[in-house]
Amino acid sequence: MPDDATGGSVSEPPRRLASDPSKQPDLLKGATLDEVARRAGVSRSAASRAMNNARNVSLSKREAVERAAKELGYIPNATARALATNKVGSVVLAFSGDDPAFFGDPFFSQVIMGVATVLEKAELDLTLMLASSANGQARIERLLKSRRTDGVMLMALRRDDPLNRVADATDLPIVFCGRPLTGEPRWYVDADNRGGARSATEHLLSSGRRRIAAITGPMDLEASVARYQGFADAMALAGLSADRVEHTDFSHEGGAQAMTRLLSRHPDLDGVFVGSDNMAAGAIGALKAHGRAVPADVAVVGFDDLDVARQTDPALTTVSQPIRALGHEMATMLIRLMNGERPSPIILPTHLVVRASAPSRRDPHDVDG
Amino acid sequence: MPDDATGGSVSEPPRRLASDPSKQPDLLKGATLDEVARRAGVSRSAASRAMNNARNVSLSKREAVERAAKELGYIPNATARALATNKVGSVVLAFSGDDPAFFGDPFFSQVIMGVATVLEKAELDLTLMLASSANGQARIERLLKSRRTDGVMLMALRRDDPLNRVADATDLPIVFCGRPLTGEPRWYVDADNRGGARSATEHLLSSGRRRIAAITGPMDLEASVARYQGFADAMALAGLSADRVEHTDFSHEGGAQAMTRLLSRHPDLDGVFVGSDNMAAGAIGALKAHGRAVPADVAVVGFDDLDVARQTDPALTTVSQPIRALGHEMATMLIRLMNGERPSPIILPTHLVVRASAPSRRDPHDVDG
DNA sequence: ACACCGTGTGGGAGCGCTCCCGCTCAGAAT
DNA sequence: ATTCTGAGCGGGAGCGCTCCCACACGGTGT
Repeated sequence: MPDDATGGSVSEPPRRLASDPSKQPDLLKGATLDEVARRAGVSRSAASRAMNNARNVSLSKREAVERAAKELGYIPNATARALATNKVGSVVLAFSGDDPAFFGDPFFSQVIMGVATVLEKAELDLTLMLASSANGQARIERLLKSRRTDGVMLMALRRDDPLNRVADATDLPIVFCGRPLTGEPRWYVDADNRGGARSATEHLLSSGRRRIAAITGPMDLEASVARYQGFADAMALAGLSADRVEHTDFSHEGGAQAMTRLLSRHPDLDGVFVGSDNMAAGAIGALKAHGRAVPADVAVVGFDDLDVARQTDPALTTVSQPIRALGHEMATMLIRLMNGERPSPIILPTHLVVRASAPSRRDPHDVDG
Repeated sequence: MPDDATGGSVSEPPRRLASDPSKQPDLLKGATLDEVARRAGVSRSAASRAMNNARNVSLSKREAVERAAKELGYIPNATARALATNKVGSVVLAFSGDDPAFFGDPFFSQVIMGVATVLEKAELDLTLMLASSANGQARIERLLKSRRTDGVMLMALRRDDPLNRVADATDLPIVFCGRPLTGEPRWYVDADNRGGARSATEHLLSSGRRRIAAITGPMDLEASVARYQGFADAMALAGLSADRVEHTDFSHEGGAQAMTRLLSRHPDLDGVFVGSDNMAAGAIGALKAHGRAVPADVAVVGFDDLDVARQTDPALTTVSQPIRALGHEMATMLIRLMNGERPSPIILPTHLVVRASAPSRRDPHDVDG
């Protein structure tokens, strides 16, 4: 056995993962702060201060450290820093929903993009957690207790989702996207679902429709309930009843089926407010299949203003909600919370986008029912 | 000052974040392994072994530790463990693309879900990184060097994406989703785009179409090129030319515009192979707008088999690719790599799904061109 | 001359864990 | 009895960083 320079002395305790410090540091592996300090001829403390541009570092040392760091390609070890500071530099975005297809909705991509934009600026990582309700609560509570994250954004929208209660089990900041039906959380961002639905319905009313029905999403989602309430608000104000309602999931097929049911129960309806664009697209298909012209016979208004709203035939009048802004505000709020601020909940405005499926007034060349 | 057993001697240096160990541990804050060990009456080493169910722990101690851990609600601190083991327990899924809307494609949600399923079982966290090409490379290289992750899945599909080169800058495992056009990476998973496109085109041919055009996605994407090649393969085999081609982005609108251009240049075409369902939906819209019946006048085949394929009118014949499996295989491969195995690249099969937009033979009651 | 700052500086403890190592002490082999 | 095992156990170093603290030193105030 060659007794080489790496230190073969019997008394010397072997280093566990020792890479020989006398060799040039492996650029792939990354240098340590110690190596930077040594190369710059300063103490580790001084190097640390220089890297975190704290004050109390002389210009000469600061420059020496910066040069050494650059030469070695030094990037601080995030884990070690996290252990020392008790901040890991990443936050979790948790989705809940037993239906995995739920996540496929472009709505989520948009939210994620809004979130990601903000986090990138704050140098925070985004950990994604797709949790079914079943094991979701345990999983996320483990995550929080393992101190693997600095904060949580929750999209746990369903009424009885156990995720709604993780806030009680931790001191970490949590912000909700949308209010759960079970009590209002301390911090959340939401869209003005009720107001948007109301103005959509008012639009239908102002264009002369009177026999208006609604198709809602699942009623254990706050958003679905709020949108229905907005619909009911407007109908009540017009002295009309809001009881032509069908509930379904948020899918295209669900919308089509609900529309079919509505048609058979209320063949005379002349307008329908649908709780999402996806369902509205399905509803339009069903209307056509049953020989109804849109908007001549039945006007349709959706909700969300996703791409699909521009692709239906006729294009969909819909309530636009600022989905990316939702993600943006959620991340911003979380960061505020992490900084010890106490921001107020945010409700983002929605607005109606008028397209062909429900024009402002009945088109002259439309057939009048 | 009570001189209690915890040691209040004046000379003793104060602990930095010391929470008084004589108090009952804060359940929200989480106990440490030391506390568990003390409560179980064993050494920290033994507690560690018990928690990681290593051998060399007597049953009695193991049970004592487990009880203590349960009573204290002990969850290991992930950061400390990561520092000690040099494994952080999370992997990155990085998307690149200057066009942020790109990410909105349901394709990505599906991939993410496939990935998430596998990672959950392996107790790995998923860090999402949306990187524009501009700063993406620097960002991801920082991420890798900061040892914040154990491996990377890259969806850097465009030809000159600098992300294609991060593999050279690290020793961490990297797997690609789809092959970049610039050379084949060491590890990747991909769908059989070329074969799928070929069988789609052959389907068109076998139903009697001869004047077949193609609409492709951006040609700096390997998938677009491969799909065009598959189209060209089939056409060549049939002795036909494959030069009726339009390129566009993957959007609905792009598909519609490309179809319109095709129609004006080749008014006599009777079939079109489209490189994505989204574009195909747009193309169908454009065909109808120009008075062509689908499939009577022009048959349309798409690629992807997303939800939209079932929602067009007529429903879209398309090449189904196993998108979730793509994510599944990608994550599985990464885990293998992390375990020191050297898996082979994977190319997943695609298959044709025949629907109304391109039936197997010209329908009897269709008008024959 | 003295005390009194404030800025720079390095030493060193500590974050919570893992894992190496050497010790002890049954029980099996001699 | 004596040696040999090996399972069980605790001590303690170490992962790479931050940050507290004590101290040195030049400059200002009495």
